[in-house]
Amino acid sequence: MARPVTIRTVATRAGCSIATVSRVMNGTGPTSAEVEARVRAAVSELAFRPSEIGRALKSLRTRTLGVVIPSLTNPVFASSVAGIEAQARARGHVLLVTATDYDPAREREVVETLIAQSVAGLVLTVADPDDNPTLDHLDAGGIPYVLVYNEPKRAVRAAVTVDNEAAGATLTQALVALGHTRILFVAGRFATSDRSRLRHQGYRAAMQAAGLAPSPVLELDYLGDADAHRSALAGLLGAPGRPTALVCSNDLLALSITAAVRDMGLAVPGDVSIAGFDGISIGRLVSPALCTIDQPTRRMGERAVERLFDLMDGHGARAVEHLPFHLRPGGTIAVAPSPS
Amino acid sequence: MARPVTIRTVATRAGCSIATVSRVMNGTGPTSAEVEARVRAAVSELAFRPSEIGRALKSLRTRTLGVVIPSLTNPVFASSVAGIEAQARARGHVLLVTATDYDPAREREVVETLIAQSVAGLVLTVADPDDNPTLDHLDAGGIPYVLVYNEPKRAVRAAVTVDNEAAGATLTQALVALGHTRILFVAGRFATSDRSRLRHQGYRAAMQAAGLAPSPVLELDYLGDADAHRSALAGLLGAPGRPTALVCSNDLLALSITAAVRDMGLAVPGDVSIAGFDGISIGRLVSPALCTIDQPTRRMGERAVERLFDLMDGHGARAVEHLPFHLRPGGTIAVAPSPS
DNA sequence: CTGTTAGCGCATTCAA
DNA sequence: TTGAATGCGCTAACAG
Repeated sequence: MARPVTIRTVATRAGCSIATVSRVMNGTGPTSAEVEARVRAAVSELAFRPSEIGRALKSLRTRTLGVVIPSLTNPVFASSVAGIEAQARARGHVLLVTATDYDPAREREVVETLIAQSVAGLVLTVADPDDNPTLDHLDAGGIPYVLVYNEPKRAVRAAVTVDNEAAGATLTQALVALGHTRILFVAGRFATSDRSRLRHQGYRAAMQAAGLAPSPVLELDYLGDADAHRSALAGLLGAPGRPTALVCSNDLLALSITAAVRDMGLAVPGDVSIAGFDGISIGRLVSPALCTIDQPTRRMGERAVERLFDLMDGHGARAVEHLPFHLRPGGTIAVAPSPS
Repeated sequence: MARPVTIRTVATRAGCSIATVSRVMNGTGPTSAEVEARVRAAVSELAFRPSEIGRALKSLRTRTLGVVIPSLTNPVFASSVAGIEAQARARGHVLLVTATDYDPAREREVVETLIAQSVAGLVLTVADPDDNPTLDHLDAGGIPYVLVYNEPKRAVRAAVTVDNEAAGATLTQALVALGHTRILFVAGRFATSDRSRLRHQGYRAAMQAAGLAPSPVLELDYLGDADAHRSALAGLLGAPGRPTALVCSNDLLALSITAAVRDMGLAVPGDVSIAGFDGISIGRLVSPALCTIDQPTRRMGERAVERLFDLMDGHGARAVEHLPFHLRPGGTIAVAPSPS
């Protein structure tokens, strides 16, 4: 009932063999104009679309790309998927999208699932791009893939990202330039994000370069509710000599922290400056606008697909590609309050 | 190279026929404990996962669901997809995700693509669920599908949504209760959103019930930049007798409008109250929190998949299912300013 | 309990 | 230029 019209239906209708229909559809091999016209007419009348399954079984290769991301509800990933989708569609491919919920164990699970679907290639964002059995598995199987947002340091892997360490330094320097000396780095779980780790390294480097002491990092579940964030911050921001600036390892966290800080009765940026990472578009709409590191999220997804096709065609490089980032100024940071 | 290990490889290794391997894998038919053990050992050693393609070709039915949404970067859709994905995975299915960019013409295109992939069913959000040739096409082909966010009024179609008209009325009544009389409805393009249309109807009904005159709707591209929104609002909010409250047909629009209104030098909610629709989580984090209609976006996606499986199993109802919504209070609305 | 085989939709080789 | 035949990986009907 669903798709009863196959290549055989068309062949019968056009009065030719299925081989001829196939040739016309794919433009392979010679066909007479007359037969071709009959086939096209039949295809049109029957609204025939060749089954991708039959085609795939033959070639053992689908026109499908697998996408693995931590979460769809984080705009930064949704944005890259939007770019991936657009670019894949432009190349006649569709997307199998899976989410890991930041669980490394699930990475393996979904990748197995996608391999069973015979995807032509994968675009993924993983927790750890260096020490990662799932990626080793892909390497061993010769399955092409490109990482997005991940920045492998030791392993030789194709990736599209920004220089997160430099970005962390840039943001920290901006706060130092405003006179802040007690700057706290608030991070999502390091275990699930190499971005978070690298941005923190940049923060540390910039602090040291400025002759300042990096604070111990405040690592928390950035998906936690506001209550959790408030209690985590209470001790740190209630004490004397409290930080005057918070660098958050991603924008969602920064927005949540901003709300928590305000709930504690502190002003942003009057009492505390807050900056984020990622450049999600919502950050422009809030008031004051979120100061953050802008990265070309959509473009990163597009670029990953471009490189994935290169790999699939056998002429791609397995290297880390850095796209430019820039500091997006915003009202959530200000000159450090004078010591009281 | 990619997946050279087939059911035949396993059969050879286990010293049995491919039928036996299939039986063990699927638990169909009887097998002796001894042979089953050998097969399982071979499967494990070879890391065999049956190709979904072969399976699909046989049954003409994949374990794949097609998803069609206007955009991935709107959190309200991303959230429903997250629910769809979780529920689909729980049932051993994967998701082919496509975006239409709010272009009705593209609906047809992507649905054709998904049909060619032999999806088992579809979950979609379309521009117009009543007058829609693409959905007619699915009906004609007997392909099961469930709509999300759409609320078909005339056509008999399975859908999971909230009562958008009632929600529009609820929100409007809340503003009326605060003393507002000049309430403007700001809408995304009606042509691409029946939600927008229905919410507007609810607004009109509530205004009339309160003895107030509905203003002409301000319809604009909600993806437009802040400049576009600012100029669209300039005339309306600059004039005397200007609206004291804006009801925006979705949350992203509400956030953008809030920014635009502030840029014009007006205070929110001091001069102008603003409310949105959808209940995206970011709305809780901004300050003041966005007043909106909260709907169970993720749950709607999950529920759609549950109902889709019912349809696929032949015992589902093609009816509109309303999930509960509620008014989420927020600091963006306040008592109407006294007439100046 | 197990093996053989047909056939799903298509691309492709080999004949004609 | 076209058609017949094969086989991709798998499930299911049938034989044994």
